[in-house]
Amino acid sequence: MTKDEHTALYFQLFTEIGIIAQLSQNWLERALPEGMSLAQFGVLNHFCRLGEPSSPGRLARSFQITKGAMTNTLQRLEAQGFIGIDADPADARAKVVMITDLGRKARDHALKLAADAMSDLPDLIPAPSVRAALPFLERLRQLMDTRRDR
Amino acid sequence: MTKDEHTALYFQLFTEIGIIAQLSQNWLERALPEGMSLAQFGVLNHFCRLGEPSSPGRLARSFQITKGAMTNTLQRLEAQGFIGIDADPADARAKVVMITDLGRKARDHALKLAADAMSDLPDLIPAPSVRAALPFLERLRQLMDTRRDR
DNA sequence: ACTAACTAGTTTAACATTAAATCAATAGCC
DNA sequence: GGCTATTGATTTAATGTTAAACTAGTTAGT
Repeated sequence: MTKDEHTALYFQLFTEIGIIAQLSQNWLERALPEGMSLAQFGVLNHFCRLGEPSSPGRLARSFQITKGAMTNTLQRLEAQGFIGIDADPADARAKVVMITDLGRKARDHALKLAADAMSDLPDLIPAPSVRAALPFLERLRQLMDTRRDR
Repeated sequence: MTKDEHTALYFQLFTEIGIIAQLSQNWLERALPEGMSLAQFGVLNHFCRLGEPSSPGRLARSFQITKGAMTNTLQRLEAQGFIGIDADPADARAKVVMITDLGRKARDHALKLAADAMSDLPDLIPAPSVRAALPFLERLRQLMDTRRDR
């Protein structure tokens, strides 16, 4: 296999993935409640899945966005009462971010809306084919993540 | 399979794809020549692959962005001399966009940089596994594209 | 214990994108 | 032919993102 063929193959892979990501994100954003961005939903969902408090910096790294962008998202979430932001007792530079009960309710509601909007998918993309594709995608994601610094 | 399990499965699919898209796009953008955005490269590449002239509106639809965003990208490409924009003789509202020789050179150079940055991938993600994954991704992309209006 | 280097978070300016408004031209319909 | 609705492109205001500068606090070397 020539280098050009390799280039074309990996290009196609990332192109397909990029288009799917854009389409699915646009669509999810529309399904969410008025005023809740994908970024905000992502943070709430993160807390609901993992439970533990976190910090702005750790969250920014998790979501692969800059610290400044996370500051913005967290300020909006706090303004709506969906998260609490406290000083970190162990490190005065850091902050501790935690979801509130109201935030959990908002996330559950948003998730329900997203799930409803998604209800026709199993007819179009069989669940087994999704399960078959996931291991490759997970490996690819881990790899790209490791490779990130370069 | 319950509805919740379905939701979780499709959510995971789109989450993995979203992360991979973000990582690969960040990385590609860094590999491109200074001053060339991913959007600009996409347009140049589109012309090189398909050859034919197009219009701002058609391009916007191809790339799934708004017409306004495409106006912006095309103005920047034209300012660099990479594309030409003429009035459409058949429809006075429309414009005809075409790549220039300089644009083709810029694209070839950018593609070479991207290919170099990608050269370690085959060792990490074997080409056959990519080929095996592509049909599912293509189907998924087509499906999401069809489903878009909803 | 001092200093230098580093880290956490915020702020700022620049930029890309979106949705909506606008303008001009075309198409459809009676 | 003449009205209405639609379409192609641009412009505008608002939003979200990045990169870089900045502030404050911590860590490590000596």
